[in-house]
Amino acid sequence: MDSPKSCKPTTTNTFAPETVPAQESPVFSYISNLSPIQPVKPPPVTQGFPGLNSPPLVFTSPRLNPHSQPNFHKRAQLQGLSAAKLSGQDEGCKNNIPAVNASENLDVQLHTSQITCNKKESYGRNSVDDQTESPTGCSDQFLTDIVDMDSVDPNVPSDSTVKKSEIIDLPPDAVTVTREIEDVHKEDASTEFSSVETDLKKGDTVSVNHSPKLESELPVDHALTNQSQDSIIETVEAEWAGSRDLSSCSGSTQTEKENEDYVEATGQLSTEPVQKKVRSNPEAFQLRGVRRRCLQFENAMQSNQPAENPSDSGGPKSLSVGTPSTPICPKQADTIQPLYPRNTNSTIKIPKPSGIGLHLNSIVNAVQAGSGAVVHVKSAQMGNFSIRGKKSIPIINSHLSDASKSSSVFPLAENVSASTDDNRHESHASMAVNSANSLSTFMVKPSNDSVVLNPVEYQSTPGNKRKHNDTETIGSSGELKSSPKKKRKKTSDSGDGDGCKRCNCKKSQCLKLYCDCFAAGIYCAEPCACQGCYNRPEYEDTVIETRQQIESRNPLAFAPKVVQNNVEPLASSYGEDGTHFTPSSARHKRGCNCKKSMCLKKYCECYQAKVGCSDGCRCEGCKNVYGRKGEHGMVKDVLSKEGTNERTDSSFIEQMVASGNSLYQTELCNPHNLTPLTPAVQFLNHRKDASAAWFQSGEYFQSPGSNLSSVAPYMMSPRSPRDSINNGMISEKFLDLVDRELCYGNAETADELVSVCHQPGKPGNLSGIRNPQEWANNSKDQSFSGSKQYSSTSYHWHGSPNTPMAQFSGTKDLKVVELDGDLSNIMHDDTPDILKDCPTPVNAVKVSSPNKKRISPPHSRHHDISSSSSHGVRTGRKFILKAVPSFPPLTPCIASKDAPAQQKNDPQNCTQNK
DNA sequence: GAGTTTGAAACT
DNA sequence: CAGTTTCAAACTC
Repeated sequence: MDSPKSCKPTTTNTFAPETVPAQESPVFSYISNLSPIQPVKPPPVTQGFPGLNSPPLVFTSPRLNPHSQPNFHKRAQLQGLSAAKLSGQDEGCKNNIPAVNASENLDVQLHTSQITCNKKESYGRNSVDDQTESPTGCSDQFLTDIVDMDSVDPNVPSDSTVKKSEIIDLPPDAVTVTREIEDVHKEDASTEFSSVETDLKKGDTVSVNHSPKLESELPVDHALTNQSQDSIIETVEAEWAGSRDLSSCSGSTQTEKENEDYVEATGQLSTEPVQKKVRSNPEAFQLRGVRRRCLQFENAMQSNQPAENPSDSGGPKSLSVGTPSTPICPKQADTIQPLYPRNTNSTIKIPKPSGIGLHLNSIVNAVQAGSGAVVHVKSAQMGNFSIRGKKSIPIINSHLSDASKSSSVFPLAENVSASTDDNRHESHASMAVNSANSLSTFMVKPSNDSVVLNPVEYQSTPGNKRKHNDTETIGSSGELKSSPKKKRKKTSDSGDGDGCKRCNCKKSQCLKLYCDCFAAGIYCAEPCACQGCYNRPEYEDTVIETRQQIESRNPLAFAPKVVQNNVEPLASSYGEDGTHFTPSSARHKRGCNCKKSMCLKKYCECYQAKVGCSDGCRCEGCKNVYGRKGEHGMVKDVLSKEGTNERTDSSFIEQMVASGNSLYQTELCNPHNLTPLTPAVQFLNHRKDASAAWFQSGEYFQSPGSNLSSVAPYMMSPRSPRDSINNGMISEKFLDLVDRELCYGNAETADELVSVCHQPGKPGNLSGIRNPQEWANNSKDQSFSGSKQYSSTSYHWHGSPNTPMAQFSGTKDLKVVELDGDLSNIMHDDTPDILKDCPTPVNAVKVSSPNKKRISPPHSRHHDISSSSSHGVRTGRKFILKAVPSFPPLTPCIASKDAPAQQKNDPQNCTQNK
């Protein structure tokens, strides 16, 4: 995949040393000279992974981008990954940015990367900080890249040339994006790693020291390029570690050891010392990620997952995935292992994308941005996976190998990345991701290659309990047995709060839905205290089989449990008002069956998911804070009546907020969330609240995940804001309006919003809508294809103002709202919908109750948008889907600089929320 | 940390 | 489809 790309000359090497800024000037000059030479390489696409039209960088988690850039300089391996990403970026950029196409030589890229680094430095808050940051920022980038590299490396020799070529792919534009991202990232990082930073400041030297070691360890190629990076990385790691002492490579050494061990265990890698070295580096990155986590969470220090390593061997496949995902969950990144589908190689530790949407289980963790980015790439490769729900499975099976590339899920990661700050954040993101991911996971494909140890007897899925303890040994054994108790640490939200899931399965072998990890579609990781766990990369096959079996029995088994129901069948009850469905609109698909908990404890899935109980629930004595069984409508009514403002259930909201649900946070990050589907407005008085409300609603949306839909949004999010020129503008304005609306409940505002959304002139999401064809295409592709188009499309798609519009419109346009609700319902409805989706949208529409009919007629606005976009198609679902996605720009987290406005809404959300 | 409670998942 | 069992999380002490 990667390798093919043309090679770029050693220039990188020359640059490699570049770490020193001083050199930059010459380099720049050189580059500047070169830059004009676009012809040097074909468009970025070539570079990237072939199949992938990788999504734009934007999508990729911000981190990735940044990482990638620096990496380019330093490491070829990373470059490969980055290149892919870049290519994606390019695509994404195409819309907005001109420069992209120039495949731009490595030089250019390097140049850019340097610039980014430099910028970072310049950005540095303090002189001291500058130093620290700059490195950190770079390091971060590296980390992400590294991960990628890991994946890449194994397969692909460290050929610098290849890497270079890949690097070339990176569009200069990406740089800008990355910068933004970095900025954001920095902010996050600053919060997260403030301690670390301080350390760094103190121990700049430390970083230096490390570099040499790394170099020694690394293969020559890498060494050259990597030195600076390594040093940086190590420094970062050290910092992360929080211990100044770490300075020297303790981390790296450990990682190497681990790698070696792992290799030995697996026997795969052992053969290649070089690879090991390479891995070590990547691992270092991983560690770094881990450290971060540790910093944040502290738990995870140890966790390096051997599994990943094996995956690494997978090399190429892993490219995208790579460890990056791991980082996703800062805390648990360790813990979190790649999705099942995980590329063999890719150690993807993607957050848990639970199978589909919000599995309660999925609540897990978020993927880090970086990982996310990588994933995107793959997904892009995938092109389209039209799959949803069940389909996805087959794909996995058949395609996994191929599919490995794609994992639509990742886009989500983006969001996550933004969230890095908070664990929750991530977790939430993960949630969303999960939903989306679920598909992705399948998509991803475990790859046969997967390094998997040998699952040997996967067949026996559950039954077989570890046949091979031996094999397990590496990863599993340790982890498996790892103290069983880790889990409980958190209790309450934690799961979410942590962001990462952990299980404590003893008998299910983590191959049943009992296992949260499994249910979420993620591999068990260190944090897990499970015993006899087969939910590990090593047993990928088993996992997949089991999963399939389960799905065969219940296609929706891995579907998100929580769906936004606006609709809710019940709607009849509500609805007429055109009431909005409050956030509460989200509902648990199956409903709960609580008898004693009164739906006031986490025993209740509805409660756990922070959604209200619905008629579908068979609970007794329901007192669900988020909404009782029959209350659904109530909220709606309130909203409708109150108009925007209010939100009746202050208590409700408060609770929600108080809960500090990860969901909210995640949602915040997620553009999806932004989608106002529900009337977040109701709840909101304050932006925060509002945000929260949104989030809730968002969650659902996401979760439903219908995978696709959800995914897309995520995809969007990464885009960060403004990168896409389009979105940015709108987003801000939109946000403002929304805020107003939320705060004041102005009908006018709502209108404005609508108008804004509709404004043809404006770029943004809406714009996408504007273009019917585009829309149609997008809808088709995106909805299912996922990665490919998501870059551009997603935006548009997401942008579809419909939903938001309706929501915002609030009381005024009740009808609209309803429509939205319906649509949203459809969208969210979950897997089933998903299943429905693929094929015919129309059906879906019909399916919906009468309300749905309204969709067509009512509000011109709404209509316009939808109509314009879908235009003829209107057919149900797709149409709906588009509506669902929220404005990408909203995602605060992602949006780095540009998004400030967005972030404003929830500044914390991204970083802090909990 | 151990034990109990709870309800979903799995099984029949 | 309903009832029962199994399971692991959530919760309590």
